Amino acid sequence: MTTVTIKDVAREAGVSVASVSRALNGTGGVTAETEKRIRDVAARLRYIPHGAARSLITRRTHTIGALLPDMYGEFFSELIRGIDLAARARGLHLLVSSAHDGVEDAAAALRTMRGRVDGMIILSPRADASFLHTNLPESLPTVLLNSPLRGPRYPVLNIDNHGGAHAMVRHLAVERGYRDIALVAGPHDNYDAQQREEGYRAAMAEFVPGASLRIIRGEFTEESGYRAGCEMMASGKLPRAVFAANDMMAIGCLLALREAGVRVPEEVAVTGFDDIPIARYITPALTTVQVRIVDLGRSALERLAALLDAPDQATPPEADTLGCHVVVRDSCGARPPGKTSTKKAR
Amino acid sequence: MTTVTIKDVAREAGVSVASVSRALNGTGGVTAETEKRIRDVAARLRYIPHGAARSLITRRTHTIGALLPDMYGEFFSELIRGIDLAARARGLHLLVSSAHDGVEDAAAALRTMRGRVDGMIILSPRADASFLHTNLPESLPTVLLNSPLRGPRYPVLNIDNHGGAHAMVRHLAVERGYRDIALVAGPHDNYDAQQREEGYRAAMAEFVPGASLRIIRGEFTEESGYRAGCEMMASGKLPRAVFAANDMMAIGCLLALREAGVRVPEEVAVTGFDDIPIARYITPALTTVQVRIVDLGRSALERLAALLDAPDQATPPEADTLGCHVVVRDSCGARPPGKTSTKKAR
DNA sequence: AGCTTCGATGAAAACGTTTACGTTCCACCC
DNA sequence: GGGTGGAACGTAAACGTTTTCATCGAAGCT
Repeated sequence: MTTVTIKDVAREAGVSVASVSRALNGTGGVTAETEKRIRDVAARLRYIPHGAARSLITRRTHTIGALLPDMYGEFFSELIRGIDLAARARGLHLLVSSAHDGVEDAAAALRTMRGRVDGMIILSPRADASFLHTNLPESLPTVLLNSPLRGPRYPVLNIDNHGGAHAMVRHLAVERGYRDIALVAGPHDNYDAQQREEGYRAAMAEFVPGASLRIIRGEFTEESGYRAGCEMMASGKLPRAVFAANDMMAIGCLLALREAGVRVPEEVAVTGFDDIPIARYITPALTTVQVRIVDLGRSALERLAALLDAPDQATPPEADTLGCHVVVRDSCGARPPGKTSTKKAR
Repeated sequence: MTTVTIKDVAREAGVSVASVSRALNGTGGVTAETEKRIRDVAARLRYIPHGAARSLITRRTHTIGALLPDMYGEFFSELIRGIDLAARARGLHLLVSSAHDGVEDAAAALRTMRGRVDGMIILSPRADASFLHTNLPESLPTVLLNSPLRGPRYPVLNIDNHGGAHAMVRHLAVERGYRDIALVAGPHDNYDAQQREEGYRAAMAEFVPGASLRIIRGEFTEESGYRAGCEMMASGKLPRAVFAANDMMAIGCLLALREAGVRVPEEVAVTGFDDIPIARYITPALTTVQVRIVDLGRSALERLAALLDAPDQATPPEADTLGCHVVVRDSCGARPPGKTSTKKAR
């Protein structure tokens, strides 16, 4: 009464449940005539197959799970969007579990996924090797995002943080000719932050050999960027350029400088990393490193889908990095300031 | 071998599967001693219960489904975030299906949810009454978001578009004293757009009676806002204030005016709707209507959870609207321009 | 000692599907 | 006309749980 099952359809159509299953799934073995009859009855009763029951025996859920940390804004939505877009194209669905903070929380989330997903995409700072080993079913295909982990166990997809930072510093040093380039770094325990800092160091050593490095620690927040800006002012000596390890800090820094009456980019150039939407609207428009997050999500899903199709062979689980490139706007002094030419609609 | 089931645990611990189930679920009926033995074995074997199997008999999935249209940016991520946060607090999980464009696509998504979710949150322009009737299992608790639908069938949660628009026009007309207020409207077939337009009309009739309305049609995109701005320029007569039905159009309009050398807000005031993050960073900072999207998601989930707990009684499925209020920044001429004071960190 | 009561445990049914395996029936071929 | 083959369909097992019911034993009571 309350919910209609395959048995109801079978009874109503005067056939066995097996035939209903065959007819509705398009596996052969039923007359065109009976198939039609069954389909009609199913439609009339508004029968909808029970997913859990089906996947219990099929061993396929056509669903993939995404484990994400509690994250804000654009990065999150773009990532989900990329994953979901690719998933939909492959007829897969998406079970997301974001917004978990503790490691125990994440473990619980992971456990409840068992039996509900065919594979996992995991982006989590807490997900080290032992965590995965204890909480991930042996045989569940999994792709890691932005993880320091290596090895044959799981494929890993990373943003090319090192390359992006390197390219930005090169732009600042070589094309703009700045030598005194400060870094507003991210938190120590953050993998992205580490990579970006390393890229900065490498590029400085390469393009401005002998220069003394200037690094201010931030936390990827606008406020910490603001503080970094104030700190620079207080030190008495401003650098010629500031490279912030993400856009929010760059913006915070920008505001601090602006408030203090320092002209950007004439006196100090400021650049960021991520290319969040705000970047192109702020004045001066922010020069930054663009990373195509949608593509990251898409790639992750496609990698995972490949794993699902090919039982285990093929697809070497090598680490893969997703390219990013610097997009030059006004805040680095590349163009005469005052003219914004960003009309790119979304 | 590949996956360990409850039977393996039972065999290894020398008990029946029933006892394992009891021990692990904390239902009474097992000695503390055997419970410990079972728990140990389960941990050693790294047993994880199979969700689908469990929910097949339990009739509970502890998962709720979200059906969303293909949407961009902040709105999407904030909504998901709100839902997920509240869900996690209640021990529920989230199955999202976004990025569907066609109605057929949405129907398919809805059908595959059967048996995988305990309830649904639906935000979709396509979800009219007949669509829901044919694709939604009779007994599945459902909450509608931003839907024109009314009636006892489903609870509906709406943004107070009408009230927000009304309040904005009131601010422009009464507190700022502008009389020539133009509207850059959203697409005709969009429910939010309709409501906002109505709010505008009502407020104009109330506060600037007799004034001739000036409405330019847009599509909620930056580019259409830009075009609207150009159109106003071309008409030869600029309004004193422009109220765009969302922030992206307001920004597009702003850029068009700035490019033409029109000073905002001295010559023309510009305001928007949504309070996307960009709004406070653009120059001049945008006066807009803030809607707490996170709260919308949270409320939706809590409403749904109430439905799940109380079989059907209680909780009158009345329509509910979520308040929003105007946040005054620089673009409406409220403060002396040039000073941005937005340090609010997230 | 015999009876009842109660707690711990196991056996088995149930959830709603898919699918391997039989069975039936009809057409076809020598 | 009897055998062969194959298509259509039904029966039942299986998937991994939870839960009802029965069983068993020990403890408590008279």
